[in-house]
Amino acid sequence: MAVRYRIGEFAELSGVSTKTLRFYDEIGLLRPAAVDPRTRYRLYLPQQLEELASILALKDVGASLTEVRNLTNKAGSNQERREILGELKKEVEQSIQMATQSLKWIDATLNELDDSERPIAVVVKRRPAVLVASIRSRVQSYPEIERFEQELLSELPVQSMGDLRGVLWHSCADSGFLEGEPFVALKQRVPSRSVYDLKHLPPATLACAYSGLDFDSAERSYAAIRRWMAIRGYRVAGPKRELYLDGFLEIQFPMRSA
Amino acid sequence: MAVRYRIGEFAELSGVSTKTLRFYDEIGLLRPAAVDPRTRYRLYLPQQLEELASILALKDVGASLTEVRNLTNKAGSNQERREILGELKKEVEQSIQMATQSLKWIDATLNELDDSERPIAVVVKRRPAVLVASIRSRVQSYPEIERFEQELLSELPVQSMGDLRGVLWHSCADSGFLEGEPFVALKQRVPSRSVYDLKHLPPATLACAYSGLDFDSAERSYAAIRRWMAIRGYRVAGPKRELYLDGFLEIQFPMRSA
DNA sequence: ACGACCTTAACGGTGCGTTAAAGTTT
DNA sequence: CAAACTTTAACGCACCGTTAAGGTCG
Repeated sequence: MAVRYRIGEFAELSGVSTKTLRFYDEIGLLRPAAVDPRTRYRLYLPQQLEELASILALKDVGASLTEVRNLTNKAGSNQERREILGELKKEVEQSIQMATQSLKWIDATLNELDDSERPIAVVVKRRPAVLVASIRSRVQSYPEIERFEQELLSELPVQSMGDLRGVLWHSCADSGFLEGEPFVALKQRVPSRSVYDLKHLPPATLACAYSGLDFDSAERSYAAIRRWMAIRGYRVAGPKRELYLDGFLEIQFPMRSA
Repeated sequence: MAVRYRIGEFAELSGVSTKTLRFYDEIGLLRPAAVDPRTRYRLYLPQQLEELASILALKDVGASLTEVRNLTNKAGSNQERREILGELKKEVEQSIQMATQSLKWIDATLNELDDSERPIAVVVKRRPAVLVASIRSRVQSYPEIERFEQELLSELPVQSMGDLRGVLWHSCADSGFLEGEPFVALKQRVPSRSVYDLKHLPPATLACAYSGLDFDSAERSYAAIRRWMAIRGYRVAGPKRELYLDGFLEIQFPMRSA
């Protein structure tokens, strides 16, 4: 008579719980070799220990149960298996990359905590193209750009202006001169005038952080974004954006992977 | 009048879905600044964009929402934050380690697939101590151990023997000589006799694989376990165990981290 | 009045752990 | 007969996505 294990013994021999075995039965991943028709007890064969071991080994390397099913599927060819394992490999490589970056971020944040500065959060956002009116101009100092903002706002009909306002910085003090471009999003078509330009902010992926209106606060956020991008290996791709919110700024760096 | 966003606008500005915002409200992670008592519309303040950014940044580095709540908890001290981040760091480091090992395993398995050998699964099991009767003996060749198995089985009362049978290998051919120890688990106390020893298999963590009864098959499984342990940085800790199953073997290497 | 917004409620997915109530084996 | 097994059913966790059915805003 063939050896058969009931679920409890099979569970002990294999090292998984009975609940897991019932679950694997339910989802068709590991069906018991037989079921007693009267008691409905599940009966497993010794050979199924090996089958289960294959499943567990795959699960341990990060495969989902669905992937495991496809990999242990007897009908599958080795070619298919190679493809699935290739996918899995990519996933695992990605997760290592992301975890490595997380580690760097955590270490950096721990350092910031030691300095008793509150850490500055950086998040990624995607933004679609936006129609704006703007005035581009070279200035000597940051506050000086305000004059052009006033000019822009006064030239535009109030009801056509959207909520989105800010400044594009094409270059900063580091590069020897300062070039800013105040802009306002438009809800409606407006007459073209020589005093302002009509253009689209291009769609972009942005690294964003918030700051107060003062120079020091903004500088800290700029630095935080730069560090964040350096850790991830991103590079700046276009003019930085400063959005006016209610008493503070959202600073956005357009970026692409280096 | 203060600026307030309804959930949709706040969602767009922050880059998360309205559903996520409702969920964060529900679990108390990010409560809207106000709720219109008549319409029950949620109303957010611009400053909450920064709060949400802090949450997202933590989530991105792998923190659970519960951890995020503890970290962004205003009452929390920096000391507490350091501790939580420290925990998180450990988790991330661990996940990198495991993922790195998974990668090696996947690469190795891809190679085995190329050789058109079916890969051998290795799984980890914990085993408690087991009372056994055994006969230890030096032999010239593997099949020779069978004689001692027969002797052991014939000396023991049938009803006291458990299902667990096998051989402990204290050394293998590589080391110049071969020393095996057939054993049988005991369900009941048995008389002590000079022909066999009574002892406990010690509790152990085991790296396990299955093989056929033939020498070649067993060798391949031995090799697979050794490779598996080498990748993970484990070392053999005690005699290897071969368990007799129904027409095949479960090979077990006691192990400890190196 | 129409569409685009908002609300709550409820189910889905992953991989099981954890009772609970009831039948089976030793 | 009691202890130790088995069965199905159903809820719980984490983190939302996805309808569905119905009020609200411009």
